[in-house]
Amino acid sequence: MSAWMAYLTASHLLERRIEEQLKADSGLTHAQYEILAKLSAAPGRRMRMTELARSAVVSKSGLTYQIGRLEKRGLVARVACPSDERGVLAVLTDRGMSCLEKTAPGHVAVVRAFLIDQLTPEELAGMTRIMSKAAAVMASPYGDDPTGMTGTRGTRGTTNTTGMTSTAGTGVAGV
Amino acid sequence: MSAWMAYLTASHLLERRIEEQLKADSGLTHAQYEILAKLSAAPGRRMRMTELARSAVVSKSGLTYQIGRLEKRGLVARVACPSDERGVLAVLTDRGMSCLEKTAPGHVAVVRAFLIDQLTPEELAGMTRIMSKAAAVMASPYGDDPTGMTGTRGTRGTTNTTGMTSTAGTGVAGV
DNA sequence: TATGGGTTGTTCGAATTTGAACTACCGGCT
DNA sequence: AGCCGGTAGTTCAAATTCGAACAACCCATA
Repeated sequence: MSAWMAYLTASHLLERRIEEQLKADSGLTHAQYEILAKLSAAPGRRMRMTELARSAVVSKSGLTYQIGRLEKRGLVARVACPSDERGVLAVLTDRGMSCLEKTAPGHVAVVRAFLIDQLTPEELAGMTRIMSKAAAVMASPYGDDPTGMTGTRGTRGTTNTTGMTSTAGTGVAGV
Repeated sequence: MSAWMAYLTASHLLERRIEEQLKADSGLTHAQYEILAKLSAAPGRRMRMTELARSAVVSKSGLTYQIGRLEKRGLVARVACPSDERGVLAVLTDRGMSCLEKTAPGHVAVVRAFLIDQLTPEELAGMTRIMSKAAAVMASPYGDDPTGMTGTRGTRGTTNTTGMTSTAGTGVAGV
């Protein structure tokens, strides 16, 4: 549990560094950066609000706010969803993309310098495996027993609601 | 960097779970819990505002706010610092302590279930080492080169400003 | 002992975040 | 066609965070 203590302070400090660097370097919030990154990696550089929210792990209202902000800066645009009248697609604009590309290097540098580079190859692999598993477990909407005696497994399938024929590749991956 | 992606979502999800459990279980915020935990582990269950802020990794103003909140609930008390006229000591009250003891088990359960228990002993050890090192690096006030070609080392010494002769032991450790 | 740079904690305003309430739309069934 | 439980996004109020500005205090030095 000294592990937990360490994790806590490290994550907080890292978040600070990231926020600092990002803000100074491009006026973006870490939350905003994550949103842009997710969009850049999505087919057609667009995503339904709800899925984007789930993907970035923010509340729906939080996303609405942030998208509004990004829209005002011209980095993202809102488009009506063709397949669903109520739906809204957040689309990464060209300006948004170039902003992301311009910002990514510095951001990556921070993450690497303070976290990734501290790991040996094995540790990195372990970390990936661990965090992925943890994320998978916590991703299930509910019914998880914190005491840990349930044993869920669930996988989720996604449907193409974007009306795109899969463009884009890896985008400016989260990093 | 899939490591970073995984880390990001996992940490966000974990934070949510923690917040949820904590709020439902005792009306505390994770930030508040961390503050109480830090205090419980401090000699005399008290700490100077600034050090507490640094320890919990929150801004000074943030701590002031949170301590005010906790004080209003009677979990913490503000005491004038004997050795420094401007200083303020945040003291964990008995009610605060029992609240913490009452809350800790559930909190620990969540952290373990979703993160710790996912790790093998070696991974746990690795995680501890890594996060500790990262935290140490990022803790230095400034002058750190994200590109990583400086090589600082610095250690910090603390002075006993609490006017206590070292009571308390491990407290309800951060867990 | 007066001075000046540095520290301490609080206050203030601005930015974010979240959950609840709400409106509009989707789809299966009758 | 009409109904109904459910979903999508937005709006709203409340809570929290941070940084800058402040007033009070510490202390090494002239």
